[in-house]
Amino acid sequence: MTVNDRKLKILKVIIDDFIDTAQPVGSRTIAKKYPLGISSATIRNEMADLEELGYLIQPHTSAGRVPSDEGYRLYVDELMKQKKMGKNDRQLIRGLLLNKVIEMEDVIHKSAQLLAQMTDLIAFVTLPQFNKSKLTNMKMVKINDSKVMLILVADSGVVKSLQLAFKNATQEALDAITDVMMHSLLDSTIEDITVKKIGMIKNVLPQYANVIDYLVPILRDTLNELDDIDFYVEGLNNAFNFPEFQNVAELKSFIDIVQSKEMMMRIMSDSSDDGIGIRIGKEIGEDALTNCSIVSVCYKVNGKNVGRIGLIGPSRMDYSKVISVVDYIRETLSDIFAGIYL
Amino acid sequence: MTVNDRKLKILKVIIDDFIDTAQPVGSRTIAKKYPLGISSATIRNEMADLEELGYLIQPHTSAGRVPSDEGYRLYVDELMKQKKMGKNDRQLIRGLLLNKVIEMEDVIHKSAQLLAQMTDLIAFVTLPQFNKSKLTNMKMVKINDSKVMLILVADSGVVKSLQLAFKNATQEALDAITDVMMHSLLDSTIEDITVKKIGMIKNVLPQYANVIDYLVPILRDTLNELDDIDFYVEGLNNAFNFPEFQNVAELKSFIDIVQSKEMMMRIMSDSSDDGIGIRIGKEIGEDALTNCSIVSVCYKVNGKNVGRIGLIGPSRMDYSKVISVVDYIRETLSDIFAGIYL
DNA sequence: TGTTAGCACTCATTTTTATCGAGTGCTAAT
DNA sequence: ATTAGCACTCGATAAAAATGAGTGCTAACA
Repeated sequence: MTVNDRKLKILKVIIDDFIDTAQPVGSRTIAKKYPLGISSATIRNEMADLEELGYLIQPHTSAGRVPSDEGYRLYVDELMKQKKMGKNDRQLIRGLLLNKVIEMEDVIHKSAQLLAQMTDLIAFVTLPQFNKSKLTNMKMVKINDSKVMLILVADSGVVKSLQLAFKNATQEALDAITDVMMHSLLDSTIEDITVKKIGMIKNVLPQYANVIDYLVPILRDTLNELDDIDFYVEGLNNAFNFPEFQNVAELKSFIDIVQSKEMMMRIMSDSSDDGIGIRIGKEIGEDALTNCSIVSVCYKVNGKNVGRIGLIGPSRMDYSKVISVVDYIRETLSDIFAGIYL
Repeated sequence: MTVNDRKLKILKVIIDDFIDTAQPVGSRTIAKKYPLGISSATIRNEMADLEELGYLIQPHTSAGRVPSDEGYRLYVDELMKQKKMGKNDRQLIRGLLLNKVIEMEDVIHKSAQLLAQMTDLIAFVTLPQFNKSKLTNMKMVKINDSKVMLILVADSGVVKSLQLAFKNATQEALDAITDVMMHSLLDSTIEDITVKKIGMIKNVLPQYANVIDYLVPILRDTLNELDDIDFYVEGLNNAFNFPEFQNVAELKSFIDIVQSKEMMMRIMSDSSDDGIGIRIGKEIGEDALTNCSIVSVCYKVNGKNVGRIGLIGPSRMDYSKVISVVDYIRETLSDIFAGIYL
């Protein structure tokens, strides 16, 4: 059997309708609702074929049809109309993302919020791994008798400020130490800042040996805590409105998974870094998410892929819209992080 | 009719059992499960009386009884056994809260997490309103060509670090400006830092007039953003396990309310500042929360009440445990913020 | 006079049965 | 090849029946 043009037309219409209504689509519905110029009986025959070909599924004998993962895949790859975002929406996004925002984390956070809000799905982001980026600047500022603030600037543009419990420091000592550290650490990645390297400073600044000895373990612990990948989820509340989650238990298990950094990292680990990645149902490779799809994309800072931003929701999502929004966000982030605005 | 001792004993047992099982309690259950030395028939008579007195409610004729808000109130005020926290739990809390944590926000955040985790309820906190506290220190640090980090230290112990988009600044200019600002602003609250006051600095440092002109609007906008009360919710996922939320719609409306800062502020606005505040059902004064209770407490920094931390969940909560945990957290926070550890 | 065994009664919940209707597959006519 | 027509399927909804936990009341008892 062959997938002729008419079959594809029918498949497209079925998926469009199912995305819209969340109800299995029957032959009569199609015949009435869409002017294909063929009768329900003909459509029925074609539908039977489409099912045999694996693109449709019948939940039970007397129900309409529902797209299979393969059906969605064909739809996404070949059938759907590529929407372009409206000018209004584009301006809205740019406006919000460029508005007085100067911290990279904020931009990314806000992007995820926008994604979630515009698609009614759940958005997630990973921030650039601070650890792997190079140190471009560093400051230590005494803020009171017992606290010092450590400021680290990465070449990715991320700035971290951390409080250290550090008594009896003078600003002069901190400045001197920072100065030497910067010289010896510049251009090394943050994870490469070892106790040994910090210890070396003592040779250059013997007069501050005791301060340095005190500082080293504090610094080590603080830097170790940066080890992790930052991962955020936005729009979790949208899950309450998915008709696919009828009862609290299903909802809970979905939300648990989406919130689990480990799980999401594992799922994302084999995503390609280029272009938009779309995973449909089984393709995700996670039993608990067989009815979900993920649309995600890498964003670049200084031309390097450093993080991922995307959406997760029921397989029955408006791919066309979702893809256009995700793509526009990616584009906007690239522009922002290319240094034009930030 | 009078509430004699036996009635109270029975009421206590009923509430204990209901808190435990979440099922209406019948006379036979009590007679079998608790050795009160009276028959189910007698208990039945007493239960009818307790209902007439308003302490119990019968969901329907052929069901057991459930405590009313008044029943819970009596239970909390008079009947329940005041639990003391186990030594293990106490050590766990202290350990976690004192472990290398030096930022006040972190301590409070972690406290809320602990509350949620130990009670399986939902915890909320408000942070000290930064705005209303006095400025004790201030720094501006140039971190690259286009960014300056502003560090503000409040007398509450809270430290805020904010990035400003600020080109062409020299560290010398920043230091000079900060120095003058500190002298003129010290001991005023942060909300009192007006454009006018900052503008005055130009008189003292005419050589930096242009830098100051550039800084003023940026600083104003940044400080305006601090206007809000910080409000956090922890343990939202626990709501999925409350048997009182059978369907997704109920769950959603509860979670929406709990997440709404405005709503929670309104609810908390008339809470007394001293001791543990317990609001049961209708006492909350919010229709959507008639089946919930709130246990909350103010915590002090430097002897002043600056924020609130508490729990919200179904009225059917283990008040004894909840109260002991909340109280111990309050005590621990007081100790920490009294400056002993921080 | 307070307590309790006994029993009829109530009513939410569960189980069973009946009805409905959307949608299908097949056949025969066009 | 297309389509009208029709018997059939089966989930969903509704109605009916069975179940059982729990009550209130009465009468006997200590």
